[in-house]
Amino acid sequence: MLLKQGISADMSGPQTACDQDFGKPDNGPGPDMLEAKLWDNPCPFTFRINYLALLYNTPLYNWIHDTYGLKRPEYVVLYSLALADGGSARDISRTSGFPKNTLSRAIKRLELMGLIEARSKTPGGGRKQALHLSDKGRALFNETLPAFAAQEQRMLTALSQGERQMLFELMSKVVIAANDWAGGLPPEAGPTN
Amino acid sequence: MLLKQGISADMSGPQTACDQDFGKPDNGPGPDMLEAKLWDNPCPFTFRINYLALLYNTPLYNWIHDTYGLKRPEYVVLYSLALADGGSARDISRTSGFPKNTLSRAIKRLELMGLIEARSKTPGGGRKQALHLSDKGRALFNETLPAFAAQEQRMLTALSQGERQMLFELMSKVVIAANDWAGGLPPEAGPTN
DNA sequence: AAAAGCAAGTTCCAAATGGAACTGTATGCA
DNA sequence: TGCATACAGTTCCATTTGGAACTTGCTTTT
Repeated sequence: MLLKQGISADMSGPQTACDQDFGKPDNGPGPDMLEAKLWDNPCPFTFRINYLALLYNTPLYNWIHDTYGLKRPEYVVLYSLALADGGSARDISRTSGFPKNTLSRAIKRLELMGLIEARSKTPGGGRKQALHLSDKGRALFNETLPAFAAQEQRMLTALSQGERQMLFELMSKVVIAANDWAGGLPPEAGPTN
Repeated sequence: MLLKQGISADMSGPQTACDQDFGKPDNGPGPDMLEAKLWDNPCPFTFRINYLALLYNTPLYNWIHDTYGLKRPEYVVLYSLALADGGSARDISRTSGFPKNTLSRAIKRLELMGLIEARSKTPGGGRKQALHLSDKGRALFNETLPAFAAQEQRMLTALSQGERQMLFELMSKVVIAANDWAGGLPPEAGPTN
């Protein structure tokens, strides 16, 4: 996730924590494990990335679940189609990381709930099927998006406009170069001969 | 995850994708859903963060699982204790996002595998218990850490040293300010009166 | 110093997850 | 045109997950 440059990070938890209160209340004494993971971690970048993902996702998805009864994969499908209408389950899987069977179930349920257009029933699956949000689905998206956007804004309040711009560009660079670094593992893979 | 500043992102998948091949092979045509999530997303920062977490975590945890038979929560416990020896299950939960029952199981198994020191058996749980890696556990950590660190380095190859420094500082700022922005939801919470 | 409160850890069990096998469609090749 | 391959989507089922209730032990109150 990060780079090793003096600090360090542990990484990766579940991408949402359903337990946690995350009320900022005190957190006063105690978490000096957090200090260690922030400032004494061989993987400082990745820890930060995973930790930010956790802090951001958890309350939002809990809220979505409690308010709309949608599980994470379901909302992700909704969100994905809102941004890329006509996308397929495979596209969503590639860009979200959920396995295709999980998405198959999510799509089935969304269809049942009338949040996405009914597909011309293809029993066995067949070939790539373009998915579309229903009006109801789009309405739900429009209703919930502000919360996601607002939380992102709140997350960034510590940064100036210039800093946000910079952060955006740096993260973009890394993502764009993903073809060159992602998927190289297992580590033992050695040189590409 | 991000901020909204012109671009956008959908967010949050499972934090590792066990399916996915992620071989960078082609990905040539097709994923223009990825394009949409990157460049036309109301939450461009959070998408990038979640996507990077996905790309980074997936191959590493798959490798850990295949090579050492450790599941994600188990390895996270190991990693956490390596950085903060004597930490408790609660500390790990707070910093990783895994619920405490999942960690309880993970710890039990690690203990059984001899990777962490046996705790003076406290049936019901009792009060905070400090956990410690065994020599074997530390050896496993030392053996696996390089892969995590190396992958983080590979991830950052697109950035110059100065850019890495900048990225590090920006992410640190956001994390440090977490008390001010995290956990504010549900969104409806309104002003704090 | 008993009682109440609280927090860490464990157990239980219903639900969700995801690997593997399968179904069915499209595409490439002979 | 027929066959083989590739691949999107589905189904199956064993494993994992995580909310809720419970146990235990520290800490505060009176």
